[in-house]
Amino acid sequence: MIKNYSEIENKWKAYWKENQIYKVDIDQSKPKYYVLDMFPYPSGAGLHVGHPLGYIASDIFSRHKRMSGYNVLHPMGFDAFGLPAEEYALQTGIHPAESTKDNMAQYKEQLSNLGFSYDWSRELYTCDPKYYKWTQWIFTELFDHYYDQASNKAEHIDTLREIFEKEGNKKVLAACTCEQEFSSAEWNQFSKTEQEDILMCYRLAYRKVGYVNWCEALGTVLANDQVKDGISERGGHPVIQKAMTQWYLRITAYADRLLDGLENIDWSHSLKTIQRNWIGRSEGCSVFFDIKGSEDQIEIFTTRADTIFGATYMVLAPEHDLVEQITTPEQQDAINRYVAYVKAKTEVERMAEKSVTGAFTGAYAINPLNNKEVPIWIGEYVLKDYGTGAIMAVPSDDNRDKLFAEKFGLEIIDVVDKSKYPGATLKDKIGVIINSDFLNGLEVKDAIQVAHERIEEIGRGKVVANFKLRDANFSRQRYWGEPFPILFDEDGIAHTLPIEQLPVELPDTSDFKPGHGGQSPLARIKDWAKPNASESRETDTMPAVAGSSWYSLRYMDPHNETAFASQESVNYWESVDLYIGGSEHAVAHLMYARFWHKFLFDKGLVPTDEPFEKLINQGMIQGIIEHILLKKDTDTPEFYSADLISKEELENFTKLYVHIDFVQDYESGNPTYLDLEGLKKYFVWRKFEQATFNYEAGQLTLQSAGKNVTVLNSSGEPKIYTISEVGKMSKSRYNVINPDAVTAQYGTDCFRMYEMFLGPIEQSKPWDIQGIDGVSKFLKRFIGLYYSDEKFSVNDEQPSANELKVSHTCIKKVNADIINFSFNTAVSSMMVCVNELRKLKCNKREILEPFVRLISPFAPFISEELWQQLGHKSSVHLSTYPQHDEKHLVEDTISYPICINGKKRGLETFAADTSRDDIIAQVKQLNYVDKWIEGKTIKKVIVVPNRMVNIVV
RNA sequence: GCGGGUGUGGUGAAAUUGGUAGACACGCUAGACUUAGGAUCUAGUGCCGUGAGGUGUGGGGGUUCGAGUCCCUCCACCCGCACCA
Repeated sequence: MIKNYSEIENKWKAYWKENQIYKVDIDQSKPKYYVLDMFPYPSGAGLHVGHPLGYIASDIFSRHKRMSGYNVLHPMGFDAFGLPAEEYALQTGIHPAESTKDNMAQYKEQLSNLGFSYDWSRELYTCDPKYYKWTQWIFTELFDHYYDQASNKAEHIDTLREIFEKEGNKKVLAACTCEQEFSSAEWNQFSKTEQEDILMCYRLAYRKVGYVNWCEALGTVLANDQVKDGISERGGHPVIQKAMTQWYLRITAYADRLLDGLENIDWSHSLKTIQRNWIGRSEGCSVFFDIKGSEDQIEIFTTRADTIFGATYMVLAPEHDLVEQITTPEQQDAINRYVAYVKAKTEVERMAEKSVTGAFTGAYAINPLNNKEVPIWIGEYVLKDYGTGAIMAVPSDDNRDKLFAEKFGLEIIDVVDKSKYPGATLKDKIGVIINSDFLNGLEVKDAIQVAHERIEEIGRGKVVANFKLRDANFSRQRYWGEPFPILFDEDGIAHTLPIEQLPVELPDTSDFKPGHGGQSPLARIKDWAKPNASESRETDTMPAVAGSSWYSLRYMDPHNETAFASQESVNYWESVDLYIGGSEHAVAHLMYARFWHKFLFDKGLVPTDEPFEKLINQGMIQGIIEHILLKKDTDTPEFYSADLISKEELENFTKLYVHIDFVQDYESGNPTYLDLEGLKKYFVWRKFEQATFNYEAGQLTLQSAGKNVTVLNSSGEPKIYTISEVGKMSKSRYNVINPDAVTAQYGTDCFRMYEMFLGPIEQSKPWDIQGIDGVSKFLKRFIGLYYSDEKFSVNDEQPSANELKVSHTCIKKVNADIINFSFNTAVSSMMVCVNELRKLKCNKREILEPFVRLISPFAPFISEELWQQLGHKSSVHLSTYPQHDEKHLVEDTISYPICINGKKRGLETFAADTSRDDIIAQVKQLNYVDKWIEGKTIKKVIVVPNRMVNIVV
């Protein structure tokens, strides 16, 4: 019998490695299939039981495909650049390269213990200079291209340079941030710096001034979630919105294609919706308003051009360029004060701001349709980055405008009559237009159309689509990331390095602290940052999303030194057929990867327009998060047992994490608690060292060096109930369950099958070890089929029809379930099969040999062992997957539920070839049927072939 | 607020096109074998009812011979976005 799982696991792991059975190469004779897992960030905590869920599913799928005749690419690697390693380095002084390397080794060890069929010869990691050479190269290509909206693809920047020289930019249709219009003559007169500045506004990778959360005291830029109430979370220092020159990627150029592309890929509904929302396309119209007594115009974007006659004032974002120019001297003070107030807030705070704020510039705009003068205000509810950063305010038909107008006493003109639509709110785009000249009497939908036409006709604007998607900041003032392949010359003009000079390697240092004035640690490494007298390097680094934006392509040809991947490999593997990963990457990674892929497609470097054909989001395996309650605002710490505290009182307490290992009754479903032992562990863990307890009923007093701690509970026993919730498993929540312990006890195959058995792959569920016994028993029984009296015993007798039916039913179901990613039901059906074969005492080779192949994607170790014992020399994983034969599934008899008026009243078996009329006749004879139809007449009898019989009375 | 998703036993969950609701497991109950059981095996297990029977897929309504599945409506929970003009 197979008893010692780790023994066979080690044996076969070594065998697979030695014989390279999962190594894959281009093979034109077979159809290709590419299965990819989202590669992990190798954190110091190692894998927990949640990580492998998706990996197991993709492994089963890969193995199934491989055994079904496909050439399967199934690689693994590491997303190795990133902040945690750098934070760790700041705390410990251990170089990120070192800790990352150790963590990767640990991950790799754990992954191979789980029996995954990765081709490890293709392993990659993003912090490898051989890898990021090509990340940098793609960046240089983005830098060298602009997006031509006429050809609808990326074109080389030199093409644009030529156009500018010949005809200026008047006819150029391109994605840009350039507001200047110039002729060829003007272009040719521009200085080199001026020309380069203009080109920068067209490049797909470009530099511009952006606003960031800047904390002077910490000397760094902070992410939004690191800032609370205008001060830094760490240290409590003031944070301001600071303009800094940063690299950006012009993802907005691809907004339309990123949106349209969603139509043709097989992703979940919710993921597509998230991406659609993120791109946020809205159809509308840009309109130019003149400014009284000024040459300038205000460009606004609106989706409600129909309400333009109700526009009684304008609002600019406080950062809008025109604010300074149009503010009248009398209003200067008010505006200055308001702008300062806004600048002190973070973006998040501004979004959270509920009260209405604003200031009057003193200037007036002129409505292009009725020449009416309207005041120009500024207000934080208008966002600088959305649309044009300016709006026409229609207080009668927009809630925010209405609140603003009411607060500042501005005019309100009704323009939409909603009386025809009772219950309609301002949000609903319905009603009949009034007080609006030529638009009067039109329905909103038609009025928008007519207004658009008129505005275009008089040349005061045009119909445009606007996007929520923004060009995201691509600069990080951090050490552990890809250096930019950029040198600045004496004039400050950015130049990319040619491919021969790539990679620009990350210089070594032991000083990872953020620099001053918003500079990265690299700026301190002088001889690197300033390689010669006339040139200096870009010292920011790229964000983590850089390396993951194209890694799926590198796996196709991971060791290529002359290209990111050979054209032969790219044309063979094309793109990822199945991608499995968490939905937390719904926007950042998946949006950027699509963007880069489309860019490479434009360049003719990849044959497909989308990188990931089918994508499945595996659910999260959640943990139980335990908290202990600490009363707020007390001199000495007071802990309370959770059962003492009502929901309303909870806000007076701080919830502190308790390590899951200290808690009792976790897993039983009963309320969880800390016993005296657990409490002691907790206090030692939290550094209340050498605590001594005094316990009296209901109250524990704890004394340790200089500290008095009181613990209150409700019962007579020293039991402190904790608060439990289900949530993400993570090191920082102290609730991580390591798979190593589970596999050691039950075996890897059992762990794999149990994770699949838990439920549908896309669903999140809490980890619960309770049920694993069921799978463990099943595997033992399965193995038991091959043994009698502890000896391997399989015979060559002909199987019975019944045995074949059981076997082929299972084969059919498992094949279908794998294709549908329904792994939980596949496991169930194998359980059913084992139960049946046990009843039949079947140990026939013709049944059991296909079963080994059938189960092999799920249980790669046990199946390999049995396969060998069945006398095979080659690996079961190189054999073919069983296919069912319909002829074994034919039923001689069919059981029909007999229903009267839809209620099941009995079950009858008929020969499979019984005619409909015969069935009806026989059913009418049944005793119990009489009973149910007594006194009633049969209206009709419905016979659904192979399904059921229903008598209608 | 907007968009998306999910609601089925004590628990995780099954259920082709509308066709036997609760497969498969966990847990629980009883029994067998045992020095023992956190091993193994057998039987039972949605709920109410001794029973016949009734009832049952978040609530209400509808279509249908027949609804977990389709339609309307309400509720709860989860996720995403949220001054998006």
